[in-house]
This record gives sequence, C-alpha cells and structure tokens, in this order.
Amino acid sequence: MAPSNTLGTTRIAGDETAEDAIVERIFEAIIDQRLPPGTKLSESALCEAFGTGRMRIRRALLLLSGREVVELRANRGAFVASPSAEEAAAVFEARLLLEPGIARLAVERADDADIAGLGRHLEQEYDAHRNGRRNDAIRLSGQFHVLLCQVAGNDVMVRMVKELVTRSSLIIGMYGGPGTVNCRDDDHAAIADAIRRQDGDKAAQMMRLHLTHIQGNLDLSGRRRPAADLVSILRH
Amino acid sequence: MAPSNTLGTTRIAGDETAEDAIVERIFEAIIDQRLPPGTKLSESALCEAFGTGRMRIRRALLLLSGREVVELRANRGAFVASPSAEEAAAVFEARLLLEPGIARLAVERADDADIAGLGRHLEQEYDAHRNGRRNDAIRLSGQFHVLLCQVAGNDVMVRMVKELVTRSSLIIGMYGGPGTVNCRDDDHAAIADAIRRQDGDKAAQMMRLHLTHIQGNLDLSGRRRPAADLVSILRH
DNA sequence: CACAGTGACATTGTTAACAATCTTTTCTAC
DNA sequence: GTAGAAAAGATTGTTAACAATGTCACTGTG
Repeated sequence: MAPSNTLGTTRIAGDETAEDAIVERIFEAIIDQRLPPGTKLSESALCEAFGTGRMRIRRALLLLSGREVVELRANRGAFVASPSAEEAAAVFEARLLLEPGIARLAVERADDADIAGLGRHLEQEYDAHRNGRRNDAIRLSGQFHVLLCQVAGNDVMVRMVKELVTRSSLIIGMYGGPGTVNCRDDDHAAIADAIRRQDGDKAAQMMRLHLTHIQGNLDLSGRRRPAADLVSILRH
Repeated sequence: MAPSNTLGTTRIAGDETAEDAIVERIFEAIIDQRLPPGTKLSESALCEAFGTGRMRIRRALLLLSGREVVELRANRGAFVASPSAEEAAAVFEARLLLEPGIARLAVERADDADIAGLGRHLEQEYDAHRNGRRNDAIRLSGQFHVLLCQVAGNDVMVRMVKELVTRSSLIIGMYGGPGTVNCRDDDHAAIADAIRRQDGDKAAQMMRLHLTHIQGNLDLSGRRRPAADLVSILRH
C-alpha cells in the first residue's frame, strides 16, 4: 500500500534528510491545491506544523524557492509562488516540449511491471475521482506524469517534470476554472493504452493533446484563491 | 562589453541577493571546468574567496545542491558533483529531448536583434577559441545553448538548460577526452545559420546532431581530474 | 471622518558561541 | 618498521540570543 511518500524522490530510505521530507510535504500540499498561490508560509507556523526548529524550515524554504515553487521576499518571508501569465505560458510550453518525448521514451522502455504499475495507478486515480476524494484525485493526476518519467527511466526528467507539475497546479489554481482538475482521467487512460500497445507516436500525440486540453482550460485573468490556514493543512 | 555576469539570471540588477551572485560564480567556474568534479568546497575557503560569512556560503551551497551541481555529504561538507554514467546518459537524453525543440522555437521567435546577438556571440566564441583562451571558449560554448533559450523567450527553459549545460560540463570533465571542449564551434555556427534562414527543421536537426557529437566523445570509464586549489580559482 | 504619525508587537535576518563529527597526527605495542 | 589506538586539531552542524525590518493598532490633528 504505502499511501504516503507519493511523488517521493528516487532515493534510498535512510538517506533522506528531515528538510527533504518537509520539502516533499509542501510540494504535495501545493500539488493537490491545499496551498493556494500567495499563501504566506510563516516560519513559526511551519515550525509548529512539522515540529522542528527554525533552521530546518528555513533550509526547506530555500530549497523550495530554488524550485520556483516558493517566493522569498526579503524581510517579508516566504509565500507560495503566484506564477504570472507569462510564466504559466512558459511552463506549459516546456511541458509540451518535454512530455510527448517522455511518453515515447516510456513506450520504448516499459516492461510488464511498468505496464501493470500504470494500470494500478489509473485504477487509483479513477477510484479517487469516483469517490469524490478530490485531493487524492488531483495528486494522483499529477503523479501520473511523474510515473511516466520513471517508466522512461530518466531521473533528470523526473525532477524536471515534478517541478513542472507542481507549478502547473499553481497555475491551474490561479487561472483555471473553479472545478478544473489537473488532468482528465480519460486522457491518462488513452496515454497508458498507447504505451501498452507500444505505439510511441500515439502516446506522444495523446500527451500533446492532453497538455493542450489542460492549457485550453486556463483563462489568464489573474484571479486568486483565498489563503487557508497553514497549521491545519500541514498537520500530520 | 560587460564580460562578466555571463549566463546571468534574467533578473533586475538591484534585486540580486549576495548568495545568488555566489551561486552564479560557482556555476560559471564549473561550466568552464575550473572546478572539476569531486572538488571539495570547504566553507572556510569559500568564505575567504568571496569575503563573506559562513551563512551566505551555506545558503549558496544548499541552492547549488538543489540544482544537482553540488553534493552535500552529512558532516563531510560540499563537493562538486561527480555524475555517474547513468546520470550522464540521463542528462544528454534530456537535452536531446529539449534542445532541438528549443532551436525550433528560437527560429519562430527570433527577431533581427536576436540574430545579431547570435552573430556577435559566435564571433566571441570564435575569437576565444582562436586566441587560445580556453576557459572563455568553454564558457561561451555553454552559453550559446542558454542564449538560444533566451531567444526562444522561455525562462523556464533557460533555467533547465542552464542546469543541464553545467552538469554537461561536469560530465565532459569526467568522461570526455583530455582536449574535449563543450561544443564544436562549427556546429553552433550551423545552428545559428539555420535560425537566420528561418529553417526550423534544420535548426532542430543540427542541434540533435550537435548533441550527438558531444555525446559521442564520451567514453564512460570513470576517470577523474585532480582537484585544484579553491581560493586561487574563485578569487576575484 | 479621514489621514498621517507614532509606538508596540511580531516576524524575519544575522551573528557568534557551542556541540558533534570527521581527519590527521602521534604514540605505543608488537 | 608497521599497525592499531588515542588524542589533538579542523570542519561541519545546531542552537539561541540579538538586530533589523515590517506590520498593525492607536492617537492626535486637520
């Protein structure tokens, strides 16, 4: 099972530092849109939420700012990034350049275990969607793209896509319609199907289409969701 | 002129923090192979080299580790990353996926000023190469790829390619022949030429060829250059 | 009533001392 | 002379106090 540690790094268990875990938790919270853009990430609140000292928190925030997911304003503190419209366009342009190729690579590299894993993932996604577990649905939806990179067997791309997916969540939170979810399950199923059939061109094309779908649901008028209470969101 | 601040971020001048400058300097030093893989980056040496306190240095090192360019070993300190053979393959696979598309985008977006800028850059590259300024040649060579992203007008890709180019320098330092430079100037000229002629397919193809050339000069037998003296390398 | 100024409070940024770990040297035993 | 152990030294990691800055409520004035 192991429901937690989703989107986790490809690292050996004992090797993880505490701030990596914090980074990962905040990453996830942003991906499933529990932390909307602009949310203030105050040090004291994070200390309380994670039960750790200020140093760890500050390191984690610095790491997150390096991933463009958190904005550090001098003497003001850390905030969940609020991507501009240009940034949003750039993120999706990058995804359209990367991910169809990744899908094609995934076709080349996928073995039976990978195919089975994709199937299991789709089932989870579908389940979460059907049972109305919105947060799970959003997170799994983003995780699908990362999973594809893992099937493609390229850790560099895993890192990149993880960052792009997270930023996409922020973008959707800002510029997407109220009910918009990260991805439509049907698209994912189509991509996975193409991979199962070893049709690289189709997989790439479906991925391109999928990303275009998401992009098409954005309106770029700069709305913003209200910031929520940090401690309750991140409490374990 | 402005010979320094090459490969600099797309940021407003006054907005830069001190650690960003440090990060950029180390990035550059790695790109033109003055800092070989495995070099120990001791805090005290860096403090001396940059004339700043330990805190700044530690923040910079953490940022660099987030970009996979520096490896942080607990209680041992920071080291210039030594990419494994698998990592090397992943980096070039990612570049082959990204950069041909970027070249194509650059063709679509390039205006006259961009074309002129590319021309000037090539001249500088050629000049450095002819006059035996090896470090400049290597740095400019890497910078060409970043410049292309800037022409393509996508800051997300700029960040990605900057990281990939830096890691490529490490890879070449470890697995490349002794005289191997980052890129051959001819390839760059051919790419720039295709852009000038607005031939997107050709630009993409030349980029693919170019990256394949570099990749072909690697042998993956895990040699390592000796570590050099930090303070003399980074002193201003 | 609106607004500028002032002060108290809260939050972030920095520094320096301390603790823990690793490295190197030295000493002893074989 | 070599190998192992122990201690001294150097380096990194952590903590806590302090300084600087920003925020907000309150007050007085126009």
